[in-house]
Amino acid sequence: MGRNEYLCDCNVIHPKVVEQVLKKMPSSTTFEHLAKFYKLLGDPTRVRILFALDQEEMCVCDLANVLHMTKSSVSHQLALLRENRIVKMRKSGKEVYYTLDDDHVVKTFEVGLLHISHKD
Amino acid sequence: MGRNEYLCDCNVIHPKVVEQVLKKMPSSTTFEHLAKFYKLLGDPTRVRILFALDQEEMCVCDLANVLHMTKSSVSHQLALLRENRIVKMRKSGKEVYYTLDDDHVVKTFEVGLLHISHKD
DNA sequence: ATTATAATTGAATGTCTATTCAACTGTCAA
DNA sequence: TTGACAGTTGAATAGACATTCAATTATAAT
Repeated sequence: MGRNEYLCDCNVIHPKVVEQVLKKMPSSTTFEHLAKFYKLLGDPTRVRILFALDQEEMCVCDLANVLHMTKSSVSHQLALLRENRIVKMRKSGKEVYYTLDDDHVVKTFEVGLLHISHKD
Repeated sequence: MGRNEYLCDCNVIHPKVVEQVLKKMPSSTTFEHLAKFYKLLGDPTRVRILFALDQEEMCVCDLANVLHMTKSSVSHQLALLRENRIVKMRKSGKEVYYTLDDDHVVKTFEVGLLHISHKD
């Protein structure tokens, strides 16, 4: 979409607040990248894949067995994670082995797990 | 969906790896909660809202102006964040003021911003 | 060569979801 | 009480997306 000055249907109530916050806001593309990163973690299957890969390097069949899912389904998700440089692959014979390619995933996990544990 | 033992269409290749990883895997519901948390952060509008609220407490109109969006659209997203205890609200006269209700959001932001800055 | 297995891929499908639109509630001011 | 404004809400729509299915590639073994 991109910004559209005419989309907003109401007036500013606290001009100073709006001005100050606008000054600090990063660019739209920054937020899009950020949201894309979180969205990649925002699926049960992908989170489980990443958690598993954080334990050990694994091939697709083993991953599928751990997750109780089809190879195809797992492979689709791995492709998505690969395209976004969150996992990387290594071929060996018939198998393809995956590992985490992003240090931040583990750190994000820690915070995320902390978050959900603090829920009644 | 829930787990289905018969969904997997391939054999285990490294039994020890699968066994070890399965041992460490948290429950399905844990992963669902985790994914839900990340999914909430996985939208450009919501990330911008949360970033703005991390700067200052804001009412809906001001937020809409900062984001260049309609009140309705912002309100819908705020409701979602409210239901999931990520923001909280305070009424004052005609206005409703929102603030962050989750310490982990800020920490998650730090990691996320670090992640996207490490991209070529 | 042929068969079997590991993995990927594209299309199709059904579900989820962000925004829009219109109607509505609640509060303040005249 | 009437009008204006802040905000919410439900339904509708259009786009995104996770899984399935079928076909395909690539490697290894017989």
